[in-house]
Amino acid sequence: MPEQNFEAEHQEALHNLKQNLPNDEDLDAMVNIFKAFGDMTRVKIILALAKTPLSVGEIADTLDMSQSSISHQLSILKQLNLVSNARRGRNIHYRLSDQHIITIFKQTQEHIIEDENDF
Amino acid sequence: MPEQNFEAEHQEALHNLKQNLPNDEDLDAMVNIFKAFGDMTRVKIILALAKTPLSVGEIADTLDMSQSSISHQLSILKQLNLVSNARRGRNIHYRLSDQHIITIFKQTQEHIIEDENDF
DNA sequence: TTAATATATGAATGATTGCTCATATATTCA
DNA sequence: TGAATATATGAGCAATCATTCATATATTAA
Repeated sequence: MPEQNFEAEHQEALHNLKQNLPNDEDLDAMVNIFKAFGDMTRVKIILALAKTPLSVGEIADTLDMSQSSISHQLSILKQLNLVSNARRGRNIHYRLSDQHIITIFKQTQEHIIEDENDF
Repeated sequence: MPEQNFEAEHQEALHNLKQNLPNDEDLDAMVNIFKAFGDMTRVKIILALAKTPLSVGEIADTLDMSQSSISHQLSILKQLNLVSNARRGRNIHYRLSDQHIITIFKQTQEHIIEDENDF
């Protein structure tokens, strides 16, 4: 068996890479979800909804932000199917669409914690 | 036991929320990582590095993008400790800093897949 | 040392984005 | 029905950001 064919293997991997990378359409969904998570306001909304469903006004009050701003952000989260809503009397209650979201958040938090331990 | 104290419980949860939400400083690290993942170019770089360590030029070639653009994005990823680098001769090789990154990606992909099944 | 190669970096620019303000829509209550 | 309340939405604006271009830095090879 030949040793040290690292370079050959690397070239092989490199060559395959260009073909095998997911295309833009496939990646777009993932990138958009990460974009949604890449904003402090939306993260806070998600963390709040992780505890309990909330109306728009309750979220605005909790985060100390304008109703309009929260409503705009909720519409972004809704479009990505990260939250769902339902009218309850005068209010519209929002909730997380599924539990995966929390898992992703926790996973990321772990990454950050382990990272801090490097120092 | 009293039934239907949902409303009271909700009010309780709501009241606690405002105190218990993580503050901006604590959330910033997580938001910044998600921001990093919220860009097609950076996602592609990460997916490529998940297969094999690569030099800047190899990444640029694989993604069909300018050396400068890749270099700029790598510096962002490096600042967040998502990638690390080491010189090897003329080249500088980049690699993923840790495996958590891949886990986060996979988790997100699962979320997307399950989401699609809703239709 | 000099030329060639690989990478980094600063400035400029166009595109995206989050918020505000004003206003529209929808529901409840009197 | 009309007033009050809750939410949504469009336009405008300032801030952020990804890319390009030009150039600086660093390493190797001659």
